[in-house]
Amino acid sequence: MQTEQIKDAITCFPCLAEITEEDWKENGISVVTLPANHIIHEGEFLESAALIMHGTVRMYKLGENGREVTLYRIHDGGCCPLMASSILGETAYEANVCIEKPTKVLFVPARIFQRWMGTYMSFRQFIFKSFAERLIIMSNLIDNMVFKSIRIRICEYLLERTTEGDNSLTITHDHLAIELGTAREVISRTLKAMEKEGLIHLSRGQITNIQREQLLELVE
Amino acid sequence: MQTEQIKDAITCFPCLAEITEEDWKENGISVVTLPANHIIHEGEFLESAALIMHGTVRMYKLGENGREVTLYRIHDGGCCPLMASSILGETAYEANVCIEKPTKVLFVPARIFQRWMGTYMSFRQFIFKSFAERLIIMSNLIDNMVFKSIRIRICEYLLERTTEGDNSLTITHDHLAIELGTAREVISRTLKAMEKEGLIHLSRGQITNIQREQLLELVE
DNA sequence: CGCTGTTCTGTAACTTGATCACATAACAGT
DNA sequence: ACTGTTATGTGATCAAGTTACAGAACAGCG
Repeated sequence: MQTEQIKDAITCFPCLAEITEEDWKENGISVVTLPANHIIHEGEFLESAALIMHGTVRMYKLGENGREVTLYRIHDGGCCPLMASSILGETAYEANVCIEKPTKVLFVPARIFQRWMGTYMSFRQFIFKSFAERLIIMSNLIDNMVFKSIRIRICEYLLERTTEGDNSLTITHDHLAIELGTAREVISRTLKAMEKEGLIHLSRGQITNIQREQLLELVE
Repeated sequence: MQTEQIKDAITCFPCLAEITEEDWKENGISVVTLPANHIIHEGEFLESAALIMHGTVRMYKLGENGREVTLYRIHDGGCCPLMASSILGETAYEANVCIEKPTKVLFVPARIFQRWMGTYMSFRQFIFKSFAERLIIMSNLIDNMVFKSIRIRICEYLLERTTEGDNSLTITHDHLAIELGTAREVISRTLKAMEKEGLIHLSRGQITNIQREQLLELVE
């Protein structure tokens, strides 16, 4: 690792600030930029922890019929607990990973990762918070899937991805279906119905004229 | 904490073996036996981590219509990551807890828990493994709920809870529905259909004569 | 420009799962 | 035996997932 890279890594992960020069010099630590659309399949083993410096990765599950559910995403400055757990628990991680944008990743070999966890309190706490955060995200996902109608879930998604100023969204029905873990046809039907009610306007690859206030009312 | 209790705790959690006498003497560490059917509601704060020495607790989510989903259970020698995360992340944990049997719990105040995590490697690794394990369990739960039919999920549940020697199970339809996060009526209907096909035999509060081999074939 | 292959959307028919509204049935305690 | 409670069965109806297409919009190219 070069001084330049180390600085860069610390900017992305303040919790790495206290790590000594010697520790950074260890073999196997590296910064790599992965190309977009690269996929890592369920069941592969990892020998390094991955800290996402910049970019987006998506964790998802695949059904045999080809349908998908997005479990969660990791953005700048995050780490992926399911991958880390693969290291700690010595088990294959049980999800697929898709690099959605070109993503700069800091790889830390399992052995070193373990040592840092013991040595550096702020690093340890950071990793813990990541785990905790994902557990909560996943339990809320289960909650949503079990108790809420897709209509409501679509509304929530639209609200999440738009603002007062920009009430339109570039997304295909297929993509939206994958996000919510349902089928494309279900999304098409529901969106169409919502369009008829004047809640949104549809065009190829885009949802525009999203009536955020009305959606907010539906969601409560 | 008395010497007796400490010994007991170490028997349940070998990873606590290296903890020093002084550390055990800290204020606030305690062993408590909680009565069965005690419930801790979503949103409450915890100031201690709970290590389950003996018994069973169930983590679950509640829908406004009264339906439930069981996220997972913690048994002897386990710790509950969602509760621990509440400590580490200083957030309310977002699930309900039900003590299913009288349960002996070792409570360790957040502050001490944090210190032990830093000091004791085997303790730290234990906690980490617990987190990793639950993440995998939850992601598999999502996978099952999204991609598998209830019939298959019922089969899997029955297989999990029975053996070659004991092919019967004491459980109500309502209970089974809660386990799988669906409605009681759905379970009743599906079980009835399975009974007609000779896969099981139903009586009040019991499923007997479970044809494990045939169920195994269905599940693959 | 028109042709062609690809991606995206719309829809009908059907199956499965969830919800609502009850009717029985089995048991527990007095 | 009577009563309240818990557990199960079932029909009707609605929401969601599946199957099976048709057609629209776009991208690239001769």
